[in-house]
Amino acid sequence: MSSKFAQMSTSFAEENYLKIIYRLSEGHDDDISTNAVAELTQTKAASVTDMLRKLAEKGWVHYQKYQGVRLSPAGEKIALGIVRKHRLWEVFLVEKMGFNWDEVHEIAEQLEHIESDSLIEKLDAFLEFPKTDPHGDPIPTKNGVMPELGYLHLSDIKANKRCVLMGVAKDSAVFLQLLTKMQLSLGAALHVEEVNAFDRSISVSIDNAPAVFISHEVAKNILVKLT
Amino acid sequence: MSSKFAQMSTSFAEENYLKIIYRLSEGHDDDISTNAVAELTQTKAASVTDMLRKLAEKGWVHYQKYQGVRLSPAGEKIALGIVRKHRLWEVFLVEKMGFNWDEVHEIAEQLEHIESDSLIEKLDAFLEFPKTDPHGDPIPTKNGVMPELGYLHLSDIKANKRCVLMGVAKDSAVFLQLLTKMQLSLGAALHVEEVNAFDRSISVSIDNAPAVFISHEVAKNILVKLT
DNA sequence: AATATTTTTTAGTTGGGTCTAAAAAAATAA
DNA sequence: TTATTTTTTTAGACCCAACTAAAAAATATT
Ligand SMILES: [Mn+2]
Ligand SMILES: [Mn+2]
Ligand SMILES: [Mn+2]
Ligand SMILES: [Mn+2]
Repeated sequence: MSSKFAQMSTSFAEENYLKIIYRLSEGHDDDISTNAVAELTQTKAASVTDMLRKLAEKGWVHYQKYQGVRLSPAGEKIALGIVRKHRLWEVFLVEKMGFNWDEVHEIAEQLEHIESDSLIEKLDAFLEFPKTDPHGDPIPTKNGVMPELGYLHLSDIKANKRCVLMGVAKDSAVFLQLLTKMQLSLGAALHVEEVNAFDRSISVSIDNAPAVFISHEVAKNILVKLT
Repeated sequence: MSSKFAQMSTSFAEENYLKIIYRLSEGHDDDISTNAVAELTQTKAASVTDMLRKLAEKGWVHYQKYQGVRLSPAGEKIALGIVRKHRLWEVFLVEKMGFNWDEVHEIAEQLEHIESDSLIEKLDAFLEFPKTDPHGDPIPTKNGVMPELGYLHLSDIKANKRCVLMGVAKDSAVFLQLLTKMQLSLGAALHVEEVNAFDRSISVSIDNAPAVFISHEVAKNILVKLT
């Protein structure tokens, strides 16, 4: 005898799909294509189609064949829970375990699936209720609200403006390692001295040191707040 | 092209089987029966047979049909790694997250499968290299050595002897909660005043309080060190 | 030693999650 | 508007880890 209120449980695969659909939906409200999901899940389009039908069955996404997919409120809640866990664990790994910011993503991909509400509450308290993760990304609240931080891309900052590095828009290890090598870390005081029209690179002074060149590709993925 | 030295990876299911075969093998060297494994894995004997064939295939157990199973050196190494992770995470949950000793086992069952050598090394250091978990069980070293603690069962202690509670031989929540209710926690100073022949219960003074009765069933699962 | 019981294995299914190849639909180009 | 290309879905398969039912082997009982 099945109850309407039975706690529906989620597999790792389902959680990963929901999380990825959430990521692809951020900042707009178009439906997400099967191929886009396939790319991020590292699977094939045919596999995605199967999974989308299953997720729709469970009420976590709205999906009609050939029309793309978007999260239902229930699905978004699950996705935000996973993102919350992922980011809290990343804070733990950096703050308590001494990892560098480029080393934590893969481990958090595993830890985000640990199922225990009380654990995640205690972890949050242990970390003193962080607002952002080691990459500057906001941590959803336990009620499923994603704080809006409203940062700007460094590539959009005009010459002669000053700002602070607040986050990154990409967490691949190679990118983060490059930033570290360039002395670019969270909280760095940036002064955009020039924008070079030729290649859209910018000359930036970091913490008042002599200016260095930052490529457009890099600047695009750096998030800042004007000061 | 496959290499002889390829890192063979383990699924959750395989890790659980190896851990359980390890547990069933402790303290003797008879082979383990299919049914014994089925009981602890909460599966059916037919499923166990399938898995044992697979584990033997991978070289982690010695298995011949109808003859039972035992771990190979490689399998024991994997099992000890899982036990090490399980116990270190339990220490973390109690010492850092503030859980009670009866609340951590289920969560550790999940955390023990997180795969990251560097994480477990850092966790070990963060916890200041604990020798035992919250239930008094020894933590295997990173080289795969299980320390022998040589504790005695409280049920084997003679009248008028004094001892200290060092561990428990069972980590079910109800049992641990009962111990807590009886003021029996790790480190408690015990004085066995009488052994009651009728039901093998014992009269024990805990931390110098007036003696209470402890059933044989409970005493059997309490590990102590004579003082 | 013959029979009955228990344990273990085999045979055949199932469900979850993936794949490839082929078909169908949608989007783009001619 | 028709043809071509791209995207998506379907069909059929595979692997993993579980299951049930039936057969076989081992063990216990008479
Ligand atoms: Mn991450
Ligand atoms: Mn992050
Ligand atoms: Mn445990
Ligand atoms: Mn334990």
